[in-house]
Amino acid sequence: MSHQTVSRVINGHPSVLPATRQRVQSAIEQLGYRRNYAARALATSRTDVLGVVVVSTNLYGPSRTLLGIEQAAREAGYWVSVASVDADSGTQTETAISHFMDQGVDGVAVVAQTAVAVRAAARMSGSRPMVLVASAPVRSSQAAAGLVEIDIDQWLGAELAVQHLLELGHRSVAHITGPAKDLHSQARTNSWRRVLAEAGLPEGPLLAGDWSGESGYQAGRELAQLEPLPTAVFVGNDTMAQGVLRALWEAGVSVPGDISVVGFDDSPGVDQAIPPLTTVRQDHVALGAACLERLIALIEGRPAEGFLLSPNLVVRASTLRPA
Amino acid sequence: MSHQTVSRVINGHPSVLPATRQRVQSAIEQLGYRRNYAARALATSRTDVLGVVVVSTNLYGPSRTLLGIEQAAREAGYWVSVASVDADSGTQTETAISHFMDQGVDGVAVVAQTAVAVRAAARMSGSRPMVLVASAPVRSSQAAAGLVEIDIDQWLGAELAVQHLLELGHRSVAHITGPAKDLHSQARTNSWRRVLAEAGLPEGPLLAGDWSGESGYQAGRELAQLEPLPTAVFVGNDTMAQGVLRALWEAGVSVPGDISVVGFDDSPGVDQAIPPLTTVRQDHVALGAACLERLIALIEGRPAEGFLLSPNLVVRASTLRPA
DNA sequence: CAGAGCGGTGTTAGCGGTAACATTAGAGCA
DNA sequence: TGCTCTAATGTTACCGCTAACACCGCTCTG
Repeated sequence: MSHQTVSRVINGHPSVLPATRQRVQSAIEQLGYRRNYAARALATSRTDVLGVVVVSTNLYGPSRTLLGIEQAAREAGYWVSVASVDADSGTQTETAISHFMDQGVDGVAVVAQTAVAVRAAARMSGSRPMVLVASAPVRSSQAAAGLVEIDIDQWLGAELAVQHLLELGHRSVAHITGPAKDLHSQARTNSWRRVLAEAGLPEGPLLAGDWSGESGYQAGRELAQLEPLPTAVFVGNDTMAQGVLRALWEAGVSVPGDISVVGFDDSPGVDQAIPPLTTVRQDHVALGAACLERLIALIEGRPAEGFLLSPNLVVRASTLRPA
Repeated sequence: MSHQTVSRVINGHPSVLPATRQRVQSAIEQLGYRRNYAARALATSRTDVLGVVVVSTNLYGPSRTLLGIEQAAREAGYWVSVASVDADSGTQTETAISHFMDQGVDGVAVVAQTAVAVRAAARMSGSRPMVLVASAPVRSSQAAAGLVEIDIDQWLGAELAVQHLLELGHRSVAHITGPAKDLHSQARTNSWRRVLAEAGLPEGPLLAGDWSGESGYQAGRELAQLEPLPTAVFVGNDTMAQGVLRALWEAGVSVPGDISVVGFDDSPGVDQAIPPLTTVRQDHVALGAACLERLIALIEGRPAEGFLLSPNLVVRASTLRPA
C-alpha cells in the first residue's frame, strides 16, 4: 500500500475502494498516525489558517468580534492565528499582516478602529484575500480589489439612539464623544449631529471623552453644571455612561427624571446600572461570523461584498419623556 | 551563490563573510524574497507558533489573559494560534489541543476555568510543553511532567476581600457565588468560608449566582430581605456586584451605610458604580506574560515551576465600618 | 474479440528550506 | 616551497506530503 493511497484516504478522495479505505483507516488508528501539516502546507501552499489582526483588543467590542471570528472559523474548518496591535501604530499593523502573509495564511481579517490602522491594512491588501472590519470614512471606492469592508452600522446605531430621544420629545440632546481618532466615535458623533440637524434642532452641548469610565464621570460633572441643563444625553459608549450616571447622581440630577441617558454597546453589567441603561446593542459575535463568511468566499474565489450589520436599541430605564 | 549561503545569512550564522552577507541582504531586499515558513517547519520541526486554548473567552478575565499571552509571545518572537472552547466541554478542549499538536506548535497554553477542562488538558499533556492557567483544586502533585500550572491566587484574593471587611469590624459577611463548576468561584467561596472560620465567626448567608449581572440582582433582592440583614457581602465577581448594588438600592438598603459590598475582578466601569465598588484587582495581562515566560522556559528545556500571582484589594466607596 | 474507456492503485517529482558533509582557497608553519 | 589547518562556500540528501502521470485489469462497445 502506497503513501499516496493513504493521502487519498485522508483527503477523502473518491476513487478508493471502500475495503481499502477501511484497511487504511484502521492502520492509521492503530499506528496513531497524524499527518504533518507543514509538509502538507509546503506541497499545497494552503494552510487552513487565517490571520486575524485586532487593533486594541483591550476593548469589549474588538475582543468579542475576535471571539466571533474564531468560532466561525473553527466551524468552517479553519484555524486562527491572532495578533493584537496598538491602535495608533500603523507599523505594527503592517508588520503583523506581513508576517501572516509569510506564514502562508489563506486569508487575513483586520479588526480596526482607527484610520491609521485602516490605511495600513489597505496598503497591505491585494496579495491575499482580506476582510477589514472597520467603519472607514470612505468605503468601497478606496478599497483595493479583494478587500472587503464590513462593520456594524455605527451611523444607524447613533441614529436609533438619538431618534429614540427625539421621539420621547427631547429637544436638546447633548453628546459625549469617544477618542477623536476612533472611527466608531467619529461615526457616532457625526450621526448625532446629522439627526439633530435633520430634525431642525440646534446641536446640543458636545463633551469629549476617551471611552473610559473616568472620562465619562468628568464629562458628567461638566454636563450637570450646564445652564440650561439639556434634557437628554447620548453617550459614546456604556463605560463612559456609567461614569455619567454616577456624576449626575452625585450632583443630585435625577436620571431619567431630569435627564435621559443613552449609551452604546450594551456592555455586560449596564443592565444593572442605576438606573438600568438604555443603550444600543451590537452583536459583535455575529459581526465576526459575517466577517468570516466573506473571507471564506474570497478564499474560494467567490465574490464578496462589504456590508453593514444593523445594531438595535435596547430601551431600559434611563430614558423617559422630558418633564 | 548557493541557497545555503542565503539560509545562513537569514539565520545569522557566524561563518559568512561580511561582504557576502551584504550582497545577499541587498539581493533579498531587491527581489522581495520571503522565506517559506512551511518549508522551514518541515525541515526543522520548529514552527515558532504557540497554541492557546481559552475556555469561555466571553468572560472578561480569560480574554484579558489571552491578550497578555499574545503580547508576550510576540515580544518573544512567537506567534499565537487560538481556539476558544466551551467551559463544559472536555472534548472540545482535547480536540483543540490535539490539533495544535498536529500543527506542530512549539508549546501549548490552556486557560481553563473548570475541572473538566483542566482534566482534559492534563490528559493531553506530556508530548509537548504545556502551561495550564487554572486554579485546580490539587496542584503540582497530579501534574504530568512538563506541565506547569499557574494562576492568580484566588484564595488570597478572597482572603483580602473578607479580611478587609473583618478589619472594618464586620461580623456577618454574606457571600454570593459564581457558577458551581467554576474553579475560581469554588476557590473564592472556600476562602471566604475559611477566613470566617479562622476568625471564629459564624458562616454568613450563602447565595448562588452565575457571574451574570441579572443573577447578582436576584441574589441582591434575596439578600435585602434577610433577617437580620448581614452588614457586609462578598460578591463573587463585579458584574454580579453591580446587580447587587441595584437590588439593594431598589430595596432602600444603603451601601455602604447599611451594608458593605466587595466585588472581584475590578472590571471596567465598576469604579463608576454607585457607589464606586471596592474590589479585588487581578492583573490578567501580567498573568498571561508569566504564563508565557514559563512556556518558553519549558520549550528551551529549562525547568519551570508553577506559581500563583498575588491580586490586590482596591478600596473604594462601597465598604465602611458597620454602624 | 480487439480496442477504448475507466476506476483503482503505484510511481515519480517536486514544494522550499536546513543539516551534514564536501570542497575550495588562503593563512600559518616547518 | 610544500604541507596542514581553517574559514567560507557549495553539494547533497532529506523533512512528509500531494499533483500529475503511469500503469493495470476490468467492463463495455463495435
